[in-house]
Amino acid sequence: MSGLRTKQKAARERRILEAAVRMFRAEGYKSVRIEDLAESAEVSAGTVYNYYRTKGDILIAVVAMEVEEVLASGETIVSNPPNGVDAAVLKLTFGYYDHSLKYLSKDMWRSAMALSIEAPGTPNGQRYSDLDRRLSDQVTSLVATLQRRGEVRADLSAPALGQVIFNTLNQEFVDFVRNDGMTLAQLRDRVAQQVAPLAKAITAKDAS
Amino acid sequence: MSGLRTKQKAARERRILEAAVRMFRAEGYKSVRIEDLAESAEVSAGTVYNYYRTKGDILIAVVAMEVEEVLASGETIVSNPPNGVDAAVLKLTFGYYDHSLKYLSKDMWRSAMALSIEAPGTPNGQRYSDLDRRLSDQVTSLVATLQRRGEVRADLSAPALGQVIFNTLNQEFVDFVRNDGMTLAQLRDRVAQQVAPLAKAITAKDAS
DNA sequence: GAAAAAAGTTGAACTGCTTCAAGTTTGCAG
DNA sequence: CTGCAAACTTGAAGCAGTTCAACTTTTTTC
Repeated sequence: MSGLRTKQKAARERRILEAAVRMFRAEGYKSVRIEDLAESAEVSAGTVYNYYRTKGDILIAVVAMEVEEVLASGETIVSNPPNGVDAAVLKLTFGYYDHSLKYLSKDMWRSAMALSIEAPGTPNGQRYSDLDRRLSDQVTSLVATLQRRGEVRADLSAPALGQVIFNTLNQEFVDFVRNDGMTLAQLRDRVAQQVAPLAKAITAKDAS
Repeated sequence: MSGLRTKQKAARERRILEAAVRMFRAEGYKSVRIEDLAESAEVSAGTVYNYYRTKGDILIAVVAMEVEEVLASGETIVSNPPNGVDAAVLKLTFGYYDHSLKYLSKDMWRSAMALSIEAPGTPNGQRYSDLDRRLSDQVTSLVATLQRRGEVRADLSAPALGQVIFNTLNQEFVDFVRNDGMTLAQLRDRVAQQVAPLAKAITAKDAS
């Protein structure tokens, strides 16, 4: 079986991805030319396309890294949420938000989102949508847990509520990355304001 | 003052926009090359750029046409909404949805949305965002009206609820245009399912 | 260890959006 | 009606993502 070849391949892929994260963050996704990226990773432009189908693929690979980590840390919250609908939802949400800029800049998020909307059928777009759906499922899972605990009214559909809450978190995150001047603190505030009435309205009366 | 020149200018602009709507719908936004568009409008490629700053500009012009009409017809609903939170919200929402494919195809919506996310600072992106905000304000306005009527709980913030509801409508519309197989009827069903628990939760107890 | 096969790399060529210097048409003054 | 100025049109050139036929490197075979 192969030795040198496999090692070189892995090294090249790593160098390309590392160069991408560094350059995308520093100069913006759009501004980085494949040729610059290739030069920085010490390969040729053509070689980049042997590892990633398109420029967008490289970006989506970074997004996937980010979201996988977010999902993992969210799992610990869902499995043991704090008391109170409002507190539980916000803990999960703020966990998402605080992690969201670890690898990606707002600019990179914008490009990734645009990509996923523009071409939903491509592997790129689909991969992004899958991550989105898993986040949505996690929120729904939290609502279901709270409902089982008796904190959320039993006469309301948990999947529907989960979807509504996720839509709000997601839409506000989109607004956040769309607006370069907006801080994480402002995002948290806005979402807290929107979640408050929602939590109040869906909390079971007799939550002792 | 000018006569021939002004007339020719107007005629060219109209021809370009008409060709754009026709070709974008028929062949997809991405597939239409500026040169094809120009040929169809009987001008040169360069001339197109004298009337629209970018290819995206042409698309946003069509979106604006669509949304302006939607807003106008929404106004009549907000000024005199039917009884019941659920019914009122759905009437406004379905009005939006049913109109949404008059000039634009799903493909065109996708490209327009991608544009507005990718470059929020450009005139294009900003124009789209403004239309979005006006739609959101209209929903909020509806909630406020229902609250004044005593149909929505007085202890909940109308702007926050309006925003939450709009986020849901909007997000579901994004999913709709992302998925070529999804019908308007399915979109309506999904939204109805999500609005139902929300409406139930925020409806005032003593709505007689 | 040499030669053939397999795998991977390369950069030049292609595409489509956009810009711009040169050319053309229209409006207007005398 | 002639000539000048302003406005507009044009298509060729520039740019960046992507493809591909020719070349190089690694692995396998004998």
